[in-house]
Amino acid sequence: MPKLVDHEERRAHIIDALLRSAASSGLHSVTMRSVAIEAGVSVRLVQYYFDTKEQLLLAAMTRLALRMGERIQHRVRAAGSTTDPRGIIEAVLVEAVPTDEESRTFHLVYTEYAVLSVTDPALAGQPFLAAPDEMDSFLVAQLTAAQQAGDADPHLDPRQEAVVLLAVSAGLGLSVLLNQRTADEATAVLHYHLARVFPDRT
Amino acid sequence: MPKLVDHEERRAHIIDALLRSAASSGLHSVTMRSVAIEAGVSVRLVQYYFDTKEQLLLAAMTRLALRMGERIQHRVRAAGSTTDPRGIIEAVLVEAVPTDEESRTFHLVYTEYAVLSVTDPALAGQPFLAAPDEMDSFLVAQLTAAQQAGDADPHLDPRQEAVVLLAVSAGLGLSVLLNQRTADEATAVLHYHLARVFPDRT
DNA sequence: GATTTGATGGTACGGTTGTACCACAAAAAC
DNA sequence: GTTTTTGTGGTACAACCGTACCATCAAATC
Repeated sequence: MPKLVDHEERRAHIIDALLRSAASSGLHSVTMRSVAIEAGVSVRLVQYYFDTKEQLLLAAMTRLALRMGERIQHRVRAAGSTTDPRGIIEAVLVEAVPTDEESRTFHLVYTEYAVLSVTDPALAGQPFLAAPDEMDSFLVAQLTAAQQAGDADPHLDPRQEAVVLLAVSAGLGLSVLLNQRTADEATAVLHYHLARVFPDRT
Repeated sequence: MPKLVDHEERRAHIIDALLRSAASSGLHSVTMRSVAIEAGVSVRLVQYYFDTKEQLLLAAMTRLALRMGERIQHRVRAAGSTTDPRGIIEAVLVEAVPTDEESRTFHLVYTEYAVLSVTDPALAGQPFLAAPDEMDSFLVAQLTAAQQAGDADPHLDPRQEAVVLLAVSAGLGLSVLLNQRTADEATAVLHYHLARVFPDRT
């Protein structure tokens, strides 16, 4: 054998090229050739590591979902050294607002995938659906904890409020993606709303 | 000349075919041919009424935005025979949640267009951006009116709360589109949240 | 050292897409 | 009654797409 290459590394390299390409010209315009050029390899190589385009798209989506998980966990860890519910919730929700360019790229492609998965049968039933469900129960748990700690408004229904929070963060994130609002506006509004859920805080 | 056809009617017929086709197989998969077949006409005719595909897509988007306006106005009129701020706000926000199949079709294609417009230069700068801005100030006005009528929580900042409401409704609508939540769940949560903004109501 | 095998390049093929081109019927204009 | 003009059909073409196929080179195996 020749160079004896690390397959996973090569695959990651190609997938990143796809994500970059998708972010700049749209997921609909990525082709085997454009990905190959962006990655600086031959079309044949893309085929070699991902047989078919569908598998390439699927692999990219999986990697994206994985990164999403990492991002959130990173935020949570960076936010509170302690296990402060409000800090954790805040961190998780702010993550949905694209601030820097890399974050914008990430969320844009993620959203494109999500919308595509509605009509594309090959993409439906992928881990996209699992993440929000976990998020849901996670937020419910954190809200309940915050209420018991006397930190969050006790009148709230944690179950419904969790859905509201998720919707607010998704809605704001989307509006930033669509260039309807700046990231600063969105985070400001998010904090405003969080202040209503978690009253009187220093 | 022959039949002396109503151009606008023909154009509307073709655009509706496009929207139907986009709803079922995705906006990315609509072609001149698929639209022609769906509309029951020849490809040449589609060319005749919309010279190029780009113009066809643009025309469809314009029509969609128009319909969106009609939908909201219809909801507003149907909701309160009176000019009750809460009823109006509720009507506007519930509109973003796709309930019946036709509404789902509508919002799906609308969202596909919105996401597409981020990367497609030909679609950017279209009336998509105008609508949410108007909506914004409209909601601010309604909220302020509701506060003065003693109907809405006076502690709220109308400016920020309007953005929150819009984000909640958009976020919930999106989650329904992505099959993460049922329309019933979404509307229930929306009403829950509205109850927090408009306290103690019969 | 011969041979197998993993990694890569180049290219050609069938299908699809947007669009341009040619033809023609029929109603209006003169 | 001839001549425009409008609406419509069919088709052909160049570009592009995903993918299959063939060739090659180098390292590992024996």
